[in-house]
Amino acid sequence: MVFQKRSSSELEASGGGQVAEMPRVPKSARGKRSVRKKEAQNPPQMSAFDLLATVAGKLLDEGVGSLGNMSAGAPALTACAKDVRVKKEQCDEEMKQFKHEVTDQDSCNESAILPHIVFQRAVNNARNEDPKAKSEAQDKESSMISCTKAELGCNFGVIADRWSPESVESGAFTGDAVASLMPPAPAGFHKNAPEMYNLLDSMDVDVKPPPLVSSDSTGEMPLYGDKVHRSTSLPRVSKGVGFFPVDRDDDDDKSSGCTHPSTTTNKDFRSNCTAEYSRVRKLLTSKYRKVAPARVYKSDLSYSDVDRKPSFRNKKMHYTRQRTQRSTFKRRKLFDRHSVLASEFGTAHGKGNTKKVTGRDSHAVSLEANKGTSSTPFQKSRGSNDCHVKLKIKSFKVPELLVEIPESATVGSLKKTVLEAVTAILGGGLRVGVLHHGKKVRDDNKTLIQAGIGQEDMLDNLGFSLEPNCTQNPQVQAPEDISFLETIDTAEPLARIAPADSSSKHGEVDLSQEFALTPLAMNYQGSDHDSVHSPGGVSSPDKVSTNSRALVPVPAADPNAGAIVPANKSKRSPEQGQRRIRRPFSVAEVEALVLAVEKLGTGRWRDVKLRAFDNAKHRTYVDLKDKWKTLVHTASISPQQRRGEPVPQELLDRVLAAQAYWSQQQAKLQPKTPPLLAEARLLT
DNA sequence: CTTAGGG
DNA sequence: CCCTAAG
Repeated sequence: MVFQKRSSSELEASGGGQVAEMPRVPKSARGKRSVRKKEAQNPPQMSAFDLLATVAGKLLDEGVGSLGNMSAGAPALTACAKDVRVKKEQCDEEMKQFKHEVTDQDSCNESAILPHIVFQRAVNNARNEDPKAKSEAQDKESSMISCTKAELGCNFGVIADRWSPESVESGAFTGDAVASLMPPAPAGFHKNAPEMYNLLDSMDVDVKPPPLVSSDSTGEMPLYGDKVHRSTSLPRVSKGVGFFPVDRDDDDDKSSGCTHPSTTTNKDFRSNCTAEYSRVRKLLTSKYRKVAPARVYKSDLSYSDVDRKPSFRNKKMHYTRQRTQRSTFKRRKLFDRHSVLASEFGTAHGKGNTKKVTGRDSHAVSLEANKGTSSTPFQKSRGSNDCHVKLKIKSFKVPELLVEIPESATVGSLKKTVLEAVTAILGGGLRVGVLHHGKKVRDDNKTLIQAGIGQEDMLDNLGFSLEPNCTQNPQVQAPEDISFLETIDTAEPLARIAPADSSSKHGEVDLSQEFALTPLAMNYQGSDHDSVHSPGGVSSPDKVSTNSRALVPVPAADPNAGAIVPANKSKRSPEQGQRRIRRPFSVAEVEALVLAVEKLGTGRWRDVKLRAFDNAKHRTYVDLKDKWKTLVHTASISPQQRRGEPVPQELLDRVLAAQAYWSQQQAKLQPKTPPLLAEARLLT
C-alpha cells in the first residue's frame, strides 16, 4: 500500500510570515519545500492500526510540517481550486511528475497541495458564488477568499467522493451552503455534503486563550451553558452570600480591555485595528452571529464600523465602567451577534485584538483522500505485483478555521494567525481515524481485509480523518472515547472522528476547572465569556495577555447554550442585527437577582446590574428587568406550567415577596403623600 | 442613559 | 430578548 503524500510547497510556505512555533513540527519540516512524494508500502494484510500509524506518521512527519508551511496565500488555494478541475489523466500524469514543484503561485497545475485551510468566511461567501476561484491576486484578501471558495468546492467534491452516502446520517446539517458550494457533483454528493459541511463548520479556533489555561473564571458559561454547570456539579450558591460578584475593577470590560489574558500558544499578535477591520471580519466570520469580540473596547476605534451608534461618550471616570459595559452591550448587539462563538469563548480579544481565529469543535482535521473525477485522491496502483494497495492522500484539511484579522495586518500576520490556529489544533498531536464507507473503523487490529477494505475502497470508500490528540488535557475526553464519539457520530459521520466532541469537551472541562478553582466566581459571572479577565485571584490575566491570541478551539456549540446557533443560517444577514443568543438564567443568577432586588427594589435595574451582575457582561439591566418580570410571572403560575431549569420555590417565593414589597413602596411614593390608611389597607 | 412596558 | 417611548 502506498501512501503518497505531498506537501504543498506551493504554499508560500509560511516562510514568509512569522512562523509560529509548531510544536511537534520540526522546523525543517516547515518552510517552503518542494513537493514531496512519500510512499509507504504496506502489505494488504496490514491492520487498520498499521494503516493509521502509517498515515499518522506521515502526517507528523511532514504533514504537520506542511501545515506549518501552510499559508493563507491565495496562490496555494488557487492551485487547490484548480485541482478540483484537474482531470484524472492529469492527475496520473502528475503522479509521474511528482517531483515537480509548483513554484508558480499562480499556477494551478499542482494538484497536490496538501494541507488545506478553509477559512470560514469562504463558506459564507462562497455560498452563492461560483466555486471557481479566480485569482484576484492583486487583492490578497479577495484572492484568498475566492481561492478558499474554490478550495471548499474542491474539498467538498472530494468528500463527496470519499464518503459514501450512508455516512451521512445526521440532520444537523443546514445545507444551505452546500449546494452552492459544491461544484456540479455526481449524485450522492449532496448527501455527503452535509457531513462535510458540518465538519467544516464545526471547527472554530479561537485565538483567545483557552479558558483552561486562562484562569479566567468568567469564561462564558452560557456557551457550554447550563450543561457545564450541571455536569460539573458546580456548587451553587444557596444563600445570598457569595453571590455578588466581587467587583473587580480589573474587569476586562474596562476600556483598556487589553488585558485579556491569553493563554496559550500565541504570541502577542496585536495589530492595530483598522476601520477595515469590520469589513474583513465580516467576510471572515459572516457565518457566525457573533464573531466580534465581545469585548471591544470603547477605545477601540477600529470597530467604528460596528458601532453604529456611537454611544460611547465616556463620562466621568466614575462611570467609566458602566459606560463601558453599556458600550459592550451595544457592541455586542450590533456587532458581536455575528459571531457567537468567538465572543462567547471570548477570550483573547484583548488589546485591540484584531485577529481572531475561532475554531469550533472539531479539532479534528479531516483528512481526505482525494479521488474522483477531477482529482485522484487515492491512486490505486496495481502495477506492482502483489496485493499492495496504493493510495494517495492528497490533502488534509482543517475543517474550519475562522480567522479574523484586520486588513491592516500584514500578510505575514495572516499567515501566522492561520498557523497558530492550525497549531492549536494540531499541536497536541494527531491521531488518524479511518473511515470506511463513512464509518469509522475503530478496530485497529483488524487487517484491511478483515475490515472489508479492499482495493476498491482505497479508491472510493476510504477516508481518513485527523483528530487532535487531546491526551494533553486529562480532563478532556479522549477522542478515543468511543461512546462519546458514537454519540456525536451518529449525527455526523465525518465529524465523528472529529474533534468536535473533544473540543466541546474541552470547553466543559475548562470551565469546570475554572470553577473548581474559583467557586465563588461561579455565579453568573462565570457565564460571561466575554470577560476575559480572570476572576478574582484565579487567573493570571496579564501573563497570558501577553500572548495574545492563543488559539482556542471553541467547543462545539453547547446545546444548552444554544450559542452556536446555526452558524449556518445563511439566511440571516451576517451583518448585524442578529438577536442575541438566549442565555437562560441559572439558578445562581436568579438568586443573585432576587437578592439584589430584595435589597434595591424593582425600579433600579441599573443598580441591580451593577451590584449583582457587574461581571456578567451579557446581562444588561434590561435583561435583569425582564428576568424579574418573568420570575414574577413564573412565581404566579403553577409549577407545572413552568419551563426551563426549575427555580427553587423558595426563590420564587422571595420574588413574590420582594415584588409585593417594592410595589407597595412604589405605590407609597407615587401618591406624593401616601395616606397611611391606604397603606394600612394594602398591608392588610 | 435608564425605565417601564409591550412585543 | 427586542424595541421604544419617556424622562
